[in-house]
Amino acid sequence: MNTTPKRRNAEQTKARILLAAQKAFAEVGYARAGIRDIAEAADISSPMLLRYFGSKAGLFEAALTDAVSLAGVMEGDRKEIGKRLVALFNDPQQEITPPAIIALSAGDPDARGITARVTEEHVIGPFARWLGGPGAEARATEIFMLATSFVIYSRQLPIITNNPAREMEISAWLAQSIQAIVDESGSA
Amino acid sequence: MNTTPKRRNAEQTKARILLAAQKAFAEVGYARAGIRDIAEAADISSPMLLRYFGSKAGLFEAALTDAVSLAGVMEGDRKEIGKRLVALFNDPQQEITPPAIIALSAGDPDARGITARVTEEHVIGPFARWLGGPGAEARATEIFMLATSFVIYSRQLPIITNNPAREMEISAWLAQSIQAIVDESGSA
DNA sequence: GACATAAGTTATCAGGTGATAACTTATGTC
DNA sequence: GACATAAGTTATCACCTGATAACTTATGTC
Repeated sequence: MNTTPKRRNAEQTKARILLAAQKAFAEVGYARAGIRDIAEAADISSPMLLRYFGSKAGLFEAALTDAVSLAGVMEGDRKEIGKRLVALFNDPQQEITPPAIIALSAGDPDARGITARVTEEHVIGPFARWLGGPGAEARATEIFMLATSFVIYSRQLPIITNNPAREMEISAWLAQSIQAIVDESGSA
Repeated sequence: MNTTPKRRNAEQTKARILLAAQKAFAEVGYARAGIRDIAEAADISSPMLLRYFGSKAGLFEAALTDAVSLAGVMEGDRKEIGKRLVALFNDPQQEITPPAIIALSAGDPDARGITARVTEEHVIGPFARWLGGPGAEARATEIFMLATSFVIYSRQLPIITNNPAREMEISAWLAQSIQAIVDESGSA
């Protein structure tokens, strides 16, 4: 049993916890993501996790805040942002997209308020400012409504997953719908 | 303590349980809706509830199946179905709309499969047949994606709730978007 | 009116939950 | 090299979860 003892590094540990938490919340939702399971996935004990983040709700807020970055998607050709957003949300390698966590935590009474606040501050707010023009906030909300439900239907409910043709069709529709909302900046 | 004993009526009891279950699932999601709480709301003991529905998953399936009726919404003027759907989903008195339960249970591993099956069979399938034309299933899915996300944002996240003007704006957009999907039957 | 049946109850089980207290040990500093 | 501190652990608490066993009692039928 003389295994070399574990290296101690608080920053790395916190990062591992956040990553494990994001995966868990995005896969099984807030209520079903257990603190012990997350801790185990991060190779740490659950009391340690709680010392870093205070409570399960605290961990969720930290994980969500860390995950909701729209990282560079608002840079580049404005005419192509619909496609960029869909690509971001539908990247099979990146399972922890903002809409995924929003979708799976919006239902939980404990997580709702946190999700609402973080989403407004870090996603809808910035995106609305980027959009600009009249009704920017409402239009930003519409876009993330679409994206969130897309995640529910394409990732959680096998309705689409079972039918790749349907998924393609709906992805295209989504990108086009988002683009239309972005482009309508002149009117209303 | 000589209160008149409780009338025994299995059918009425089952109906009360279903109603209480629908409310609970729609309000706090599958995971957080406790069998005891539902039983109490239905004025019955939890073992009785389990005898009628077998398990929590069984209860969920029954409650969902009973709730997802599109009751008459597919009758009437085809040009107004967008408004009828939004009215159905946004009726403050009817809190147990299909999208509400879908939205709040899609995240849970235990509820996912049930939600997918029941939704496909009782909502998307029939609606797609009503829609008709090419890509009917994909278009029906798009419509319920829209409706589901609307519920998440308008009922669960205070982003919209706190801002009635924004809610009006988004309701109108939703009705119009649904109508557009319905009307495109000729093309593609 | 006895009786079988179904509707209902209470008591309880085994396991999982978030959280806390108390303890150990690695690590950088003087 | 002693030592304070922070990083980590194990053991445990109080509570809630779905589910089951065993018991009671209302109700319709012959």
